[in-house]
Amino acid sequence: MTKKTTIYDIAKELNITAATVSRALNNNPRISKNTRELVLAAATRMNYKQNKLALALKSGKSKNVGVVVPYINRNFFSSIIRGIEDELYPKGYHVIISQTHENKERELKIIQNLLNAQVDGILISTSYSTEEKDKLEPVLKKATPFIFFDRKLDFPDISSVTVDDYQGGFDATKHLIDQGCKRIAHFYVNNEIELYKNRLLGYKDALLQNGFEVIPEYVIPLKNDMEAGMEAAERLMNLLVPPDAIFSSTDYGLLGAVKYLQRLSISIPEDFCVVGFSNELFTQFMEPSISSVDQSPVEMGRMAAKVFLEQMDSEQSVKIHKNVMLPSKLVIRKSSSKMK
Amino acid sequence: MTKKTTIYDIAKELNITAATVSRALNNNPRISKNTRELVLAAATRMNYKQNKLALALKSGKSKNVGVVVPYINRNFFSSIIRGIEDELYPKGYHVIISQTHENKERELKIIQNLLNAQVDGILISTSYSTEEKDKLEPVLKKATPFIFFDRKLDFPDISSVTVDDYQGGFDATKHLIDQGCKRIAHFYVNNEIELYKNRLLGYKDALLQNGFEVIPEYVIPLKNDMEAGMEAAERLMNLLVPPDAIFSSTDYGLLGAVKYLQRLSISIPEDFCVVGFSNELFTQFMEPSISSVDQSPVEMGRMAAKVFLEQMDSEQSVKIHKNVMLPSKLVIRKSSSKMK
DNA sequence: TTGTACGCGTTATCAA
DNA sequence: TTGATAACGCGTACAA
Repeated sequence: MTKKTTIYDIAKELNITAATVSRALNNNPRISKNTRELVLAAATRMNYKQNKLALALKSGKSKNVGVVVPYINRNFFSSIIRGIEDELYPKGYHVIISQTHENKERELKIIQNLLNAQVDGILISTSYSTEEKDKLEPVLKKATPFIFFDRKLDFPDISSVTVDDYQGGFDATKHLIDQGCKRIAHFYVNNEIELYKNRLLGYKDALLQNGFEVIPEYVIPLKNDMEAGMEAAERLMNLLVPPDAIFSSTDYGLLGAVKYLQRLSISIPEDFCVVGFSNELFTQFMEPSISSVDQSPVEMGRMAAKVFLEQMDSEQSVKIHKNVMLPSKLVIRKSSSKMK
Repeated sequence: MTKKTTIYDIAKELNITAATVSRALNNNPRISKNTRELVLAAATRMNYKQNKLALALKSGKSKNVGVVVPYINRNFFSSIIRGIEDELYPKGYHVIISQTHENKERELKIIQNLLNAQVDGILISTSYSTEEKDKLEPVLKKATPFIFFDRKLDFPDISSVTVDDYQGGFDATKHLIDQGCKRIAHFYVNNEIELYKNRLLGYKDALLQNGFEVIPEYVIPLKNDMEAGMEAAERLMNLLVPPDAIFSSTDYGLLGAVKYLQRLSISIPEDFCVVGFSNELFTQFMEPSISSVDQSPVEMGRMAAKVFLEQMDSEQSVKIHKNVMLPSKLVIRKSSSKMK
C-alpha cells in the first residue's frame, strides 16, 4: 500500500521545488547538471512514475485511442487490432479495446465512454447500417477523430479503411465459374451492413457478365454463424435443382454448409465447390482446405492506425479525411480446385 | 473542432458556479430541484461530457485496467480477454490491452507504461519464467494490484488464476493409455514457462503410475508453432522405435505433427493417436477432429476479473490475495478415439 | 539556474 | 441551497 511517488515527494526529499524536479525529469536544458543527476537518482530510488493522467489533463491529449469491434475473439478482428497496435504502440499510444457484440445500444454507450475517457481518437468497425447512421451522428460531431475500418458508414468528414468487398465477391464468383460450376449459390449476411451488399453485388455482376442468371432461390440470407450455414445448405440441397457451388460471405456460415454437405457424402471439390470470405484461420486447416477471400486484416489495422496518425499530425488547421480501400485477395485452396 | 464543454461553460451560461453544476450533475441532494433541471437541460443542450481524466486525477482511480498477453490473436487469449471484459465492463471499467510477443523487455516496458497511465490494476499472462522472476519484482512492488492468469509467477502477495495444467497433462496421457497406446511421446514448449513443466509432470506421472517408463527420446522440446511440430514429428518417426501417440502441450505444434503424419499416410486414430492442449478453435474443424485439453479461457478471464474486483473492494485495509486453480477438461474427439 | 504561480476539469470542504 | 476555494500531479511562462 505504498503511496505513489510524485515530483513533490522528490522535491521535498532534495529541498528543491517541484518545478525543478519536473525540469530535470524532462531533459529541460535550464537546469544544472548536478541537480539533474540528484533528481534522477532520487527518482529511481523512490521508484517514481510519471502520472500520465495529470499530463493528459494538462495537455488535452490522453495518448489513448479506442478501438471498437463487434467481437474480439474472431481472428479477423483480433488481427486488425494487432495491426493497429503494432503501428500505434511505437508512437506512445495505448489501445483501449471494446466489443459491441453487434449490439447497437452498447456500441453507442461504448463510444460515449471512450469520449468521456478523453481518448485521442476512435477506430471503429460499426454494427450500424447505413439506414440507421443518423443515430450515430451526434457522437461523431466531436473534436475527437473517428476512423471507420471494415464496416464503414458514409459521413462527409470521416475517414475509413475498407477492403474491396465488391471485387472480392466478383473474383470469388468468377473463379467458381472458371472452375466449371454452373449453379452458384450465395450466402449473404442479412444485417443490413453495407459490405455484405457489396459482396452480393460482386456475385451478381460476375454471374451476369458471364452469361448466367441470378436465381433468387440461390441467394440465401443468414446469420453469421455455423448453425445458420447448416440450415441454409439444407434448404439449398432440397431445391428441385440444387446448386453445385456456394460463394459465402462468411467463413463461419460456409463451415456449417461444408459439414452438412459432408454428411450427405457430397465430395468437395469434385461434385461441389465452395469459396468463403475472411480467410479465417480454420479454413486452411480443414479437410478439404477452404478457398476464401483474404482481407489482410493486419494490413487493414496498420492502415487505419496510419490514417489516424496522419489526422493527428495535421489536426491544428485543416480537418483532413481519407477513404482507403485495400484490395481483396482470393486465396484458392482445395475446396474450389476442380481443375489441376 | 468544437471545443469540449466543461462545467465552467455551463456555469457561465447559467450564471452560477461550477461547484453547483457539479452537484447537479452528480445527484448531490444539496441542490434545488429547479437549478438541477436547469443544469441538466443546459448540459444536454451544450453536449457536455464529463472529463474522466480530471475525475481520475482527483480520485486516484482511473477505472482502467491493463491486460497483458503474449499474443492477442490467439483464440485462447482473445477468449480470456473477452471473459475479463464481460466481467469488468458492467462495473464501469475499461480494458487496455497490450501484447508482448513473448518479448520480455517489451513486457516490462508495457507494465511501466500501464502504471504510468494510472491503471487501477494489471491482469497479466507473463512471458517471464520462474528463474527470471526477480526482474519483474520492482514493478510489482506497487500500490497497483496485479493478477496473474494462465502463466503465473509465485510471489507471496500476488493473486493468480490458472488452470490445472498438471491434471490436464495427466488426464490426456491416461486417456491415451486407456486407448491402448503403448509408446506415448510428448511435445513440450521449452521456454521455461512453468505451466509447460506442469503438463510434462502430469505426462510423466501418468506414465509411471500405469507401468510405463518415460523414454527421453519421446519427450521433444519445441517452439509453440506449426513448423516446429512438423520437425518434431519427423524426428520422432525416424526413431528406431517410433511412438504410436503424441500428447502435445500445444495445439499449434500438434497441428504440424498431424500434417506430417498425414503426409506419411499414417491414419489417425487407427494407427496413431494424438491429444493437444488449449482446445484451439481449429482442433474441432480438422479432419480428423483433434482431442485437446480445454482450459475454459472465458471462465479464466471472468475469474481473473472477479479476483481483481474483490481485491479492489477490500483494498482499504488488508491486502488480500488469492490463488485460483480452475479444472482442466479433456475434450475427446476423433484423433484419440481408437475404441468405440 | 531555480523558484513562484497558474491552469488543465473535477469534486469536496467549508463558509455564507 | 449556493459560492468560494483547495486539491489531485504535472508542465511552463515568468520572475528572481
